[in-house]
Amino acid sequence: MKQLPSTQRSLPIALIRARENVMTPIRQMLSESGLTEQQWRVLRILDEHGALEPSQLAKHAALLLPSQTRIVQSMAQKGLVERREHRNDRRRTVIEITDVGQAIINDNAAKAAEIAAQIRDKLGPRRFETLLDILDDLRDLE
Amino acid sequence: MKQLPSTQRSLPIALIRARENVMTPIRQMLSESGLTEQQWRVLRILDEHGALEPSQLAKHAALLLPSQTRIVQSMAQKGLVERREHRNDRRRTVIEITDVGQAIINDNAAKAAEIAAQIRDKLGPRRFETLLDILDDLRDLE
DNA sequence: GCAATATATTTAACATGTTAATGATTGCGA
DNA sequence: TCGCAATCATTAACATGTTAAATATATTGC
Repeated sequence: MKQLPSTQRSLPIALIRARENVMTPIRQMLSESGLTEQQWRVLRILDEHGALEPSQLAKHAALLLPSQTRIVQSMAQKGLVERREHRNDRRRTVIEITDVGQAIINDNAAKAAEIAAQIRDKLGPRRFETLLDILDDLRDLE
Repeated sequence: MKQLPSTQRSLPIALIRARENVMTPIRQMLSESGLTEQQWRVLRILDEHGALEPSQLAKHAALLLPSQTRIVQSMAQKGLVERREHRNDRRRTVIEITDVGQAIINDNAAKAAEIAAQIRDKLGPRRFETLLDILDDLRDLE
């Protein structure tokens, strides 16, 4: 019978720790703008892809729809994003970034790029790419 | 000036997705016992290390103390863990697993080991170890 | 031995994660 | 065209994540 792996080498715990480590400097940056990491992700995705339907946004941002609904609502309140309805098909609401949201992206882009580069340098470009590739291979576990 | 990386190759998002993928089968297993993944982590750590002080438990389980306080309280209600106070130093409360908690570990150990093996096989042992090593290198970002 | 300090834990408050239930809208078939 | 199914989104309810404030206990300095 297979043995339970030691929690010291547990992949779930390692993934949690890694995320915590990676996000710490990003959170520090975002706290000055009063943004959460999830709100930042929404802005980044909308900046990159333009207006998106909720389900598409959720896929790109790795958010569950119920969470995203709340997040987008609060971001709309703050004027960071806007909802727009399709003329004929009312199901197809799209969410888009506002000028205010865009300004936040612009203000933080340099610092965010610096943090990303720092992580990449810490691992080395080769190991960094390897990491992304292996993480990607964890899709479709049965 | 450095460029923001595409969100498609963003490490934070990749880590979130990976965790989601890895936890899905584990959550399915735990739902039958009515446990959350965090409660399972607490049991696993206490099984492996014996009674621990809150801060030690939190480090091993990758939980923040405020979350852990609530989790342990609800687990104590259900009889899965117990708190015991140190004789002389009342700060040093320790948390330990109960027989009921131990039984849940035993009931799920085989299935959990199977899931872990499946993930390892999906990547291959070599890449699996590489993944853990690289994730570990993300400690101490500045 | 007492006040001040240091450390560890818990509470509080709000945001997000997660699953299940509800609601809204379109398209299809009788 | 009416109702029914399918799909997508939101709401609801509870658990956890996160930061800051409050609490508790022991230790230190005097």
